[in-house]
Amino acid sequence: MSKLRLYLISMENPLSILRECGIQPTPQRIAVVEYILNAKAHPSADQVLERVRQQCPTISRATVYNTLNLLVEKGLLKAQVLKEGTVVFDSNVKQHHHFIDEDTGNIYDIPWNALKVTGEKSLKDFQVHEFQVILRGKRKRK
Amino acid sequence: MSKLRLYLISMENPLSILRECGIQPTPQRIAVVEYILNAKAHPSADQVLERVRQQCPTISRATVYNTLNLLVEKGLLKAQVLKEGTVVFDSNVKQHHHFIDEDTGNIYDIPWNALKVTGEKSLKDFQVHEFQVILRGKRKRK
DNA sequence: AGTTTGAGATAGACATGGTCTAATATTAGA
DNA sequence: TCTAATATTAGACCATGTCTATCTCAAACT
Repeated sequence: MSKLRLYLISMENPLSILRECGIQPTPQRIAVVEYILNAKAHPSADQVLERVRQQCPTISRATVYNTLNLLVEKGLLKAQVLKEGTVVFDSNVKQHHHFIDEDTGNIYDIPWNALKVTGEKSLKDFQVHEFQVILRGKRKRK
Repeated sequence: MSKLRLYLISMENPLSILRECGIQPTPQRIAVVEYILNAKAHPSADQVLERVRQQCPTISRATVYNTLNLLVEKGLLKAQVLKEGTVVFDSNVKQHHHFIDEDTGNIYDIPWNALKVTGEKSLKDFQVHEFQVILRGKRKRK
């Protein structure tokens, strides 16, 4: 009970999230966090701007970029280079892979355990810090 | 003997390569092919422009972009989304993986057989056409 | 040879993603 | 309340990449 309540307060509230990371919670930052942490897609900065402007019409490009980069620094988001021409932001910061639909450009998360990669430790010339598999193809209609 | 000679004529000569692909071999296109197929790095279009201009000073951006895209269409190059902000071109069109040095941004090819990936066939929602592993870390000094 | 034609090359306009800066607004704290 | 620090803003700026109108040139035709 009190555990659930603590969780709700400390984790799901954009305001609390910002405070826990030591970021001053301004209305603009709260709006960005609110949107990005619930986004199912992998939005670009300009897509975030567009959406957040619906609720916070005066927010500037610079603020959105600043906020997103701050969230990446603090580890709440991960910037991914998956699309031509733009970085996308991923609120899933656990290890996982990505599938890119060749037709739509949509990006889907693939759970870490769905694939197994071996051999990366035997790369003598390289010290690997992280890796992921990027898959491309078509999504089957369900 | 004659096999080697045939190879030299038909494969290594930029002029012959272009002809074999059905691309009109102009001096500009030859210069681009000459540079890109011997490049060890993974240059961006603008890096190609910069280098090719040393030999062919009047070549325009549009021509370089057109030529590179043409070579990708014909399968002589592969465009890779590995860096923020720009596509890079890879003259290695066989299957392989990539390692990205976090300090320098340099990209290194990892042979296909150095890593093994399993499980991609069991992704029920996705029809996988291709995949690769992207690794990041530091290159060990040799 | 002179002309036509069409592919290719060119410069520069345009669009977009992203950073930087200078001015303004807000906040926290004494 | 006053001040200093921090955040926001608009817009300048830069880079990557595409598009378009014009120009060049070589081959084909008379």
